[in-house]
Amino acid sequence: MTSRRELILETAVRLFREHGYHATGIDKIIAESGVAKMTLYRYFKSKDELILAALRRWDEQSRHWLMTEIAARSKSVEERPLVLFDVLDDWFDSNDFKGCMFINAAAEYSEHDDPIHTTAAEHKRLFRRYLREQVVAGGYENADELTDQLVFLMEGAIVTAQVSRQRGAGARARKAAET
Amino acid sequence: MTSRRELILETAVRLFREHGYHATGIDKIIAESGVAKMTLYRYFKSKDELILAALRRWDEQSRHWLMTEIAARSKSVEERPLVLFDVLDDWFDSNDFKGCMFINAAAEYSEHDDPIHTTAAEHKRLFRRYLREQVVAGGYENADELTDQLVFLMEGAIVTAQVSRQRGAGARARKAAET
DNA sequence: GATAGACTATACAGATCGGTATAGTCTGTC
DNA sequence: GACAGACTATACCGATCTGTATAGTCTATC
Repeated sequence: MTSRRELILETAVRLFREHGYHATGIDKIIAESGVAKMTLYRYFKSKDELILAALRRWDEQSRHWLMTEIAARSKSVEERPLVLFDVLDDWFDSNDFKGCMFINAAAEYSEHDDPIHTTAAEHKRLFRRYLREQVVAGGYENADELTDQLVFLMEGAIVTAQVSRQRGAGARARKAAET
Repeated sequence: MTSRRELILETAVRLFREHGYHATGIDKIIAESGVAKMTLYRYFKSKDELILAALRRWDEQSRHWLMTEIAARSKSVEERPLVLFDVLDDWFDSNDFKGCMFINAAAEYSEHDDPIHTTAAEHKRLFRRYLREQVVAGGYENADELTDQLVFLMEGAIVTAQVSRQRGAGARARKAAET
């Protein structure tokens, strides 16, 4: 049994990820989730609130997925920062890959004090913190600097895979990360 | 004397860069360029055509600006790939920095065969070609691999500066590029 | 000074947007 | 079986969207 709220939220995440925010209308969300419009507005008081809820939901799900995948595929703690890029490649190869939901949100809502923009930035902050912990746990020196570099390579690989539809962007970024 | 067409195109570039594509309406473009609506539709037969023209215009202007800045600031050919990141930082520090127009276009028009998406990808292809030439001219080995890494770092720095509003993203990416 | 074409201003079409109002149905609880 | 509240269906609001139609103005050229 999934609640109406859950149904709406999952549909919103999927559509926002697939088509973006301005391009996804309320009518499409209720049509695909099979729910009345008034029900949507009972749980979310505006489209912006729904976007925020979708971002927070996907923040949790995506970071959880990334963290468990990395942990599962790494034989040692040292290789975790590198395994990240293997996981990324699997993500890029999925059929519905349309870039990073948070980067896209920051692009469509470009004002830096817009709640949607700051929520996207918050996701990046949380992921960076996790990645830095892995760097420290791996025993690497200059954790901040190395984390910076890994983040740059990751974001670069994401954007390149999104825009230029290149295979193996993650693998090539991993090669860079090895140095 | 600037023609009406030029007036419209420059305004469109500015507004699309500042607020995105769906969020920028035809009415706002004609209001800010001080031109009648019929005049706009005389030169551009649809909004999508105007977006494409704006992308092509900014492709030329931005690559030209980057290339001349890099050439002007480099004392030797070898340091050109690194000077790129200094130029990026100046771009990030400009008040109206709202990320890369082409990344944002690919995000809002996510279908890979959409002309807007492919035009954005074309810009990235052309810039990569230029960057690779600088790598080769600098006498570096493994040009393809190194160019990949520089591109990743550059895109990563752009996205990080856009989403997380961090100062000195270019400088930190340069540090990574030095290795 | 007449003619042509670029340009303006305004009104409007048709669709879609986010959001609300309302009346009715369905379901679980006392 | 009455009642409450979640949910649906539909109609609607005002605003905004892209794009068009039309009538009139302005300017350069012959």
